[in-house]
Amino acid sequence: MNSDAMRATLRVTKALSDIQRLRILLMLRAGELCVCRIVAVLGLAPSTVSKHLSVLSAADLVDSRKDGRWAYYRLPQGAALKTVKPVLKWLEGALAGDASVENDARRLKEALSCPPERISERQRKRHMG
Amino acid sequence: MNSDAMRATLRVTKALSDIQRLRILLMLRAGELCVCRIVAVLGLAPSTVSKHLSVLSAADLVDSRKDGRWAYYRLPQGAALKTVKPVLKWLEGALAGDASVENDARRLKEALSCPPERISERQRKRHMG
DNA sequence: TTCTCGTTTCGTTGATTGGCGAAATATAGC
DNA sequence: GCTATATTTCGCCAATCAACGAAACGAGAA
Repeated sequence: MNSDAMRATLRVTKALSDIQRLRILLMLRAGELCVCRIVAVLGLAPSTVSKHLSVLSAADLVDSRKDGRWAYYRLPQGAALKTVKPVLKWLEGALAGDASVENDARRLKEALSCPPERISERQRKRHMG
Repeated sequence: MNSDAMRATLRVTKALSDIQRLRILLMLRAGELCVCRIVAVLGLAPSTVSKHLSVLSAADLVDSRKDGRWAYYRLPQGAALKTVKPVLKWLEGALAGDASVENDARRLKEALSCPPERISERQRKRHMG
């Protein structure tokens, strides 16, 4: 009872049951992103975003790699892609034209226009007002 | 922000993020079921099962109808089917061969072998020991 | 009506979860 | 070594949620 398949499935559905994690998944359609960019778009504390990414990672909904000080996350490319792809297709369909998703895409585009070294710098300034 | 599409999507993913509700959805593949049969298989309090069914219903993952004292639930047939079908397909694939799901199917078959009037009767007796 | 019974609603309780800030970790640059 | 910075881990708090039992509801049976 409560087999591995069920546990794995619930890890996925629980990972999908939070608005911030859905926003992250849809943002990652734009390609690999470092944590600081996701933080910039979501407007949450870095520790919060990091936790969300670990939940997505445990559900095999994202891949991650480290490069220097930065951690990069992206949609899975390997074996996990087979289970993730239909999920993403469904999400895209369900959220097509959603205002908050489109807003995220716009802000992500703006965040991508400057190099990662300056993202956090900007946020610190904004925080001081 | 937090548009209707996002709210509807989250209602679905939150509804799917609980093991009992997944068990219910997969049981409903066998066809329309009254609440007492679902209670018999899940082994939860009727009030708990009723709440789970209302969550699934609010997410448009099940249809319901009343007939006399009994309430029947089934997988949606109408417009909602279009969004539900890929979800169920994915669930079936992810949980193929899952022990708890197969166990539920077996117990459901047994529960279906006697008419609904006797299901609750049996449970009362079992509860007294 | 009155009783019974399937289902739902309500209120409570214990467990889980999302959020933050502080502290720890790790890496680049001096 | 030391400092600065990106990320993660940890501890805490408020909010959410699954579970139950009691009570309310609704429809057939007596």
